[in-house]
Amino acid sequence: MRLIVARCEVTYSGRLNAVLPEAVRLLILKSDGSFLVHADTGGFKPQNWMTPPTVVEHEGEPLERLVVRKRGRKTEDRLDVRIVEILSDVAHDMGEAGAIAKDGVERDLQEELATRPAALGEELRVVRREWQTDIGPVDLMCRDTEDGWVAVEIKRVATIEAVEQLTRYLERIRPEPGMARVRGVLAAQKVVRQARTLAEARGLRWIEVDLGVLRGEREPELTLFPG
Amino acid sequence: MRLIVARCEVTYSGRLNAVLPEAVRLLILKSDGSFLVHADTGGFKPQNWMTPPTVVEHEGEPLERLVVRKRGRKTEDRLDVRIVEILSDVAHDMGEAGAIAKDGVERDLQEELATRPAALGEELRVVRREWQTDIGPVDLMCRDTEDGWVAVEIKRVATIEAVEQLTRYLERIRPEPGMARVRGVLAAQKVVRQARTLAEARGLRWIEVDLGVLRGEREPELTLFPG
DNA sequence: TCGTTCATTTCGAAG
DNA sequence: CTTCGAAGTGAACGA
Repeated sequence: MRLIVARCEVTYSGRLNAVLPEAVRLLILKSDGSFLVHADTGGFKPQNWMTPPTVVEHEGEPLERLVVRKRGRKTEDRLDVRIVEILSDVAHDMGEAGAIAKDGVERDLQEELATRPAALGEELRVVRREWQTDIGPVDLMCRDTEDGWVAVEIKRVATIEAVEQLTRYLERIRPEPGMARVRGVLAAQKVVRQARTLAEARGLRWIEVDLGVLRGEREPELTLFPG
Repeated sequence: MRLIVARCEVTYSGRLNAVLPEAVRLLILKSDGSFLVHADTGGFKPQNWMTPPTVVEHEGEPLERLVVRKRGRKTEDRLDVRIVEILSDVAHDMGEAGAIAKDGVERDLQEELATRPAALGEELRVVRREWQTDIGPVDLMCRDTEDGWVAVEIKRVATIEAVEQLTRYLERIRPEPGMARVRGVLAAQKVVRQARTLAEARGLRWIEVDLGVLRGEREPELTLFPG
């Protein structure tokens, strides 16, 4: 990884055009071909960047210009860095970084709900996870106590799009034999207001579930009036 | 901006839990409170990060541990960096970075189309941009040569979701007085195939427009057979 | 390659 | 403050 701190002007042309006026910035050249331009503010996002695969051209000694191009694209994507002054230029051999281990993404929620469908707010039996339709898989397909079918769409955050997605699935499932009355349930750690409204308007039930509570790591919020 | 290259292990807990095993990584501490953990591979995205506002704790001399916490949140967000070996630790005063100037985003396309609605493939008059409905604004509301209403949804890339969005708008507009026969047009720099199919199935017209051509920067592709 | 879906999405604007 | 939609979204996964 090469780290350059330099006063520079950066021009991007590709999917859009953008210009960064002359200022001091951090330029990161990763060994996988990634190129990032970071300012001292602006948070998470680089001001400019290019994802691999790229081709990098260096001009001048000391460095006066960097051109980063996207490889293997029809429309040219190009970053042009005009370097006015180099304040630092160091390279580090970093070896391999271990793979990140994540827990708490949508799939984890789906797994928990598959084993504890009662958390969905009614008594359900899980028939299948990833029930295939011709437009994609329904997260959980269940049956209720009266053997009625229930399709469950799971999200970490459910927006109006999640309602649309569930609606599309139901449209596809209902014509199947015996499926005409399949119900839809939207389950998420958070269901935003518009999604609630649209879901209710379409006769879909929504429910918020908490992964921590689900796992018993935290107690559900109980309002007890002892005595 | 402080740049630390160090062998370290990083633990995140918050919206999910994640662990990065011990490896050499770049740690970036921005003056706005941003904290980024980058590996030498993995492209655009940091392996771990925290956006402002944050509180950073330093432990040890030399540095042995960094704890970054999210400020002003109910649920705690926390990044814990256990530092095994520091390979480099430098700070740079970078001053202000100029604001980025972008051109070519959806809004630019909307502006061009508002002034040249003929590019939408039929003769239209623009009545309003950002025509308000109770579920959000229609990008362009127009009338055709027979005074019929036409709602235009504009995207840079139109997917199936853009068709759904336009459909929702039309559902809301049609009950309005005199609006029963409003037509829908989907305009984008690229309309993906499934969006085309769904649009056609729903009686919506779609059209691809090129911002460059629209501005006359490029000539449209003409196939001429002179003589 | 294209298309879909998820993301600790982030980011920005508007109510 | 929340809410909502765009993003050069990026990245993974499947057809």
